[in-house]
Formats: sequence, C-alpha cells, structure tokens
Amino acid sequence: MVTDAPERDWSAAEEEIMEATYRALLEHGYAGLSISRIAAELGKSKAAIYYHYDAKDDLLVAFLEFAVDRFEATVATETGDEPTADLEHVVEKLLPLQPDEEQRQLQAVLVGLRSQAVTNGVFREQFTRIDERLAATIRDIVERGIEEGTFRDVDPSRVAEHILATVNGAMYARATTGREGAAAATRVSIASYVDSELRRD
Amino acid sequence: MVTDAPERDWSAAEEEIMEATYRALLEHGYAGLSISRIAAELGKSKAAIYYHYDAKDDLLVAFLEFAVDRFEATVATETGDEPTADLEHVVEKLLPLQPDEEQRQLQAVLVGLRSQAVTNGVFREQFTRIDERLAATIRDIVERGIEEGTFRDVDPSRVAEHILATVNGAMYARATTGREGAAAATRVSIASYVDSELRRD
DNA sequence: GTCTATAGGTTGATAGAC
DNA sequence: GTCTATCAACCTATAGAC
Repeated sequence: MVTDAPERDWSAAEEEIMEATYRALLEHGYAGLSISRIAAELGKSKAAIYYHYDAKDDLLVAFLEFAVDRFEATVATETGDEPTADLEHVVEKLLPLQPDEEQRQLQAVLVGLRSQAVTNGVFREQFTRIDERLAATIRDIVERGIEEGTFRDVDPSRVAEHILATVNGAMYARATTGREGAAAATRVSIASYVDSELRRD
Repeated sequence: MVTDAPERDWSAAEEEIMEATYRALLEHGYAGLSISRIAAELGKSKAAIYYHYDAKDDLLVAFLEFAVDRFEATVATETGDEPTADLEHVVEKLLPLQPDEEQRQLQAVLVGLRSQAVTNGVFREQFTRIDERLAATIRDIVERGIEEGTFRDVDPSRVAEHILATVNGAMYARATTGREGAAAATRVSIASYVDSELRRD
C-alpha cells in the first residue's frame, strides 16, 4: 500500500454508536437516518448519543471516518513480488467475484454515503482521498511491473485510472441495479484487459 | 439505439413541478428534498402540488421517470455506419471531455437518485433498465463492427460491459470527488482500449 | 387549480434528575 | 453516562373556501 492512514482509536461507547449507525443505515438508508433510529438500534436514549456527539453532523462525519476505515481495512494488501498477482489481488478485494453478505452491506452503505459527496464538501474530500489512495496503490504495482520487465512500457497512471474507474463502476452497478451478470462480466474483462494491455508478448 | 422507450407526455403543470423538483434537488440534495422546498421553487403552495400528486412517493417516482427521460434524450444517437465513430460518439455523450454546467447538474441529480436504488425497488428497476439499454446500445455497435470486419472477433457483450462500467465509474467519480484529471485520463484510456482491443491492426 | 389553515407526526437538540 | 420530558421547527397530508 502507499499510505498507512493513521487509524483513529474509538472508545467502546463511540464504537457501539458507530455500529448502531451502520445498522440503521442498512435498514433505512441515508435519507431515513435519524438520531431516533440510531438510538433504537443502540438500545439507549437519544440523549445518550448527544452526550458523545454535539450534533448530528458531527456524528455523521465520525461515521464517515469509521466506514472509510472499515473499507480500507478490507482492501489493505501485503504486496508480494508478482505484479500480476498483486493486481489480481487488489481487484478481487474491490470487486469480489462472489461477494459475501458483509461485503455487499459495506458497499451499500458506502454508496449511500458517497452520494452525499455531491453536495457536502467534507464527504467529497474523504472520497477524493479514497480514490487517490486506490489509484496510487494500483499505479505503484504497474510501475513495479514495468521496472521488473513483467509489464509493457505503458503509462502507469493512465492504466491505474482505467482499472479504478472500471472497478468502481461495476461495484456501483452491483449496488444499484439487479444486473448481477454485468459485474461478473466486468471482472472477467478486467483480467483480459490486464493481460492484453500489460503482459509482454 | 436499441429501444425507443415510449416517452410519456407531461402536462404543462406537471412539467413545471418536475422542473421545480429538479432545482430543489440541485440546491438541497435528495436528503434535503421536501414538498415545501419544491413548492418554494415552484412559486406556489404545497397544496397545489398535492392536487397533481397524491403523495410524495408518487411525485418522486414521476420525477425519476422525468430525469431518466432527460438523460436518455441526452444520450440518444443516430448511429452512422462507422462503428469506431459511433462508439466514440456514445462515450462522448456519457462522459464528455468537457462537460458543461447542464451536463454536470444532470449527472449530480442522477447520482443522488441512483443511490436510492440501494434500498428502493422502483428506483432499482429503473436504473437496471437504463444500464441494460446502454449496454445493449454499445454491444450492438461492437457486433456491427465485427460483422463489417472493422473489429476483431471479441465477445461483444463482455466488451460492452467493460466500457459501460468504466464510463459509469468515471462519471461517478466526477460527481463525487475533486479528481477532475481522473475522469479525463479515463476518457483517454477508453479510446486506447477500443483501439488495442477492437481495431484490426 | 390554487389558496390558507391546520392536523398529527417526526426531527434535532436541550434541561434537569439520577 | 444515561434517563425522561420537553421544545421549537419541520415534515407529509388534508379540509374547505375561493
């Protein structure tokens, strides 16, 4: 990985609130998220939440960080010394061929949060950073592959952006459409893309 | 195009309400969308809106159709007889190199709506249909190119899904991050992909 | 068709007791 | 730290006059 984002440590109480927010989001979506709903999931009163967070906005920003941490923990990867395998590994983390329920849920929550980035600057900056890090991770692998002679002499940055956009698009479609086959087809096509665009001879 | 979706005709009053909803969404986002806000944009009372729509949900479903119509009108394309040019044309419509303000706004509104597809079945079906049509449009162009001998003998469906996912991902990033360069780089990379994956030497 | 007025509910947030 | 009780502001939706 390129950056080890310093991970914030959550108090037990905060973590429980974040977990309750996560469940409330899954059940009611971002538009239906309220302090009452979070309190209900938490099994405590609304005032208990306001003891830990001054305002709903603060809680939301904290939760954004929480969800992002969780996502990046999922993607984190010890890079080996085979660029092709590393690339496959990252792609599988981002766009699993058969996502389990946990992965689907996290993606669903992230899509809800990310849509807020259209109008909210704080959210926008966070997702900008996420994409920046992912692009850098992919670019580094491609660069290493070129140096080692495994990959052709392509523009690493261009290829990284291409792969990232494709993976993001397929994940987006998976979360917002019923086209299950589409995501699978895209996954296959990325492998084929890496092969024909990057592999020597 | 593959399907000429039968376009609904809106009464003048309905169209004004849809237009007001559009503006309200741009200003306050989906989470902040209320009948009061729409009424304010419309310059009429809330009751005037309830005369035309029984419930907020009905209005939302109508607006979804309205926004989708507008989007598909933007993408609609007279196909020429040059597959390569047709492909470029569709991609430019979906992911313009330099989107004007109107295009950006429509994309922003659509991202807001699409995130609702995670939890709302009606929205999900609409966006499934949109992606289905776009994939079919691209696939048809690729198939024609193969028959004509302009393109290599690839799997048209796989290539179509790849291009669609990439375009969607870049557009998504454009609407939700500050990474302007990323969208541009992806646009360029798609041209390069078409060239190396499809063009006969 | 559009208005004002209003009903009935939920929201975010606070005060004060324990 | 957590509770109950409460607040003003907002929400969706309707009734009834014009």
